[in-house]
Amino acid sequence: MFHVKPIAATSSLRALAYEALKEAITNMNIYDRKDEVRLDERKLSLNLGVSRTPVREALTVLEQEGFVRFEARRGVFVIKKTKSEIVAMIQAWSALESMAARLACTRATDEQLACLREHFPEFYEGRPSDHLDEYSDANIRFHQKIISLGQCDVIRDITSNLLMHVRGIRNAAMRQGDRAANSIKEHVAIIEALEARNAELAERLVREHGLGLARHVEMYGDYLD
Amino acid sequence: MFHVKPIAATSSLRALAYEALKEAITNMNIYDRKDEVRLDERKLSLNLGVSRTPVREALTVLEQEGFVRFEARRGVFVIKKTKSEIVAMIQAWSALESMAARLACTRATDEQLACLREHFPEFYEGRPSDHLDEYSDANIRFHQKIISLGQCDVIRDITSNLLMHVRGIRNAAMRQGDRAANSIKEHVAIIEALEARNAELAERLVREHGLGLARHVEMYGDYLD
DNA sequence: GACTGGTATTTGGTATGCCAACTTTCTCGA
DNA sequence: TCGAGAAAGTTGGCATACCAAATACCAGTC
Repeated sequence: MFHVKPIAATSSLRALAYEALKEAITNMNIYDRKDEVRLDERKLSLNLGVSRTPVREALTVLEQEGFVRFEARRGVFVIKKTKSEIVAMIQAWSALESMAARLACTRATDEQLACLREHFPEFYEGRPSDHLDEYSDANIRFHQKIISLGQCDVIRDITSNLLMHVRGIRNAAMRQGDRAANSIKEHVAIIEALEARNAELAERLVREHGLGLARHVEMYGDYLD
Repeated sequence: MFHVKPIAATSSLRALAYEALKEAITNMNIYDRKDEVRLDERKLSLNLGVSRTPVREALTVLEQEGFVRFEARRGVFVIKKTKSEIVAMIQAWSALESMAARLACTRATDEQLACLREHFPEFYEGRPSDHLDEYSDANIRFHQKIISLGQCDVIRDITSNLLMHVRGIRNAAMRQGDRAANSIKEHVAIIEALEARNAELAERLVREHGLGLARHVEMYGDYLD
């Protein structure tokens, strides 16, 4: 037996349209512009080279995920989350990630936990303010790694969607008030709690780390709205 | 100036189809039957009296919510969750509800917290095993009440979807091994923690209550799969 | 010039038709 | 009798056409 094409299974046009639109929306940085962005179904179909049907079905999914809003005979608008909505998403995220940390303490293997320390050398080399961009990426990856160690698909899927909405905010908040140094200390503490398989502590540290971000956005996130 | 009608705002056919399909799916108790249930787009359109387009868009939403699965040129199937998927949903639920309890301790008014004790007299009258049906309803309402007291829309929306999937399981688990009596004790403890505005305790009690259900389904939920 | 009323255009919502792929059924020969 | 293969029927995916509502535009009046 030899390996055939790994994929074949040419995705549906709907899936392709979904990916294209999601990428476009998440990359446009809606919070920079003042006016609302309207999407024209017909122009999108034309640009994507498909008919309106798969575009509409893709937009339906994006509406369900909270990215766009349909207004009958008015248009499809890209949703700008308010500050309180962002805070609410971070709180939900904290709840789920802390549960993932708890689950990881009993489910993850020693090797998987060791990966944490190895994969994030940034946390152990001082002066994070020098490489904020790389650190922001590592930050996101770190939290995703904890969630994957929890091995709970439902938590993974829900947080994956939440992350889409708050990714930009996370990075912006990092740059305010020199939060990076403190953030790294908390990350190290979380890793140590996981390695000690102290579920209660890991859960609490992750939750407080997340809620700290929520409070920070609550206080200083006025550039939203 | 005189008052005109507030508004007609007749929902879209898509929304109507969505409601009808969701109701049909949640009421059919998929776990009783052995074979998978297939939905025929054309028959559904015929029965609902609309064309296939709004039905397909409604099905797209239901797919996103995890109720159905599209298979190209094969059909649309109602998804039967496996035991481990149900357990994962209960774990995610526990995480979110415990965060809601934490938030409720600082956000809810005294009046709102007092409502808890008043609205659930079942918890204070002995012998719950005599009225399991009413108690099951009160059980669901109680947990939804806690979530609403948390005043976090994101948590409310996500758990609302999760509840759709686990509603049947919750009631079934209640009847196994005389869990009702113990469940009530835990509910009372949760109410007292909330009234004392003890965020740490309320959060922990809610989490352990939920994770207890998860463990129970894990052990005795073999009728799933 | 500002406002009113009507008309043309735009836009999302819906219905319908076609197509390729998959199933089922039928056919026919060994 | 049985099974391989062809033909017919289904089914979801997509494209297209049409509709009603909302908007934009424009002439006409004061």
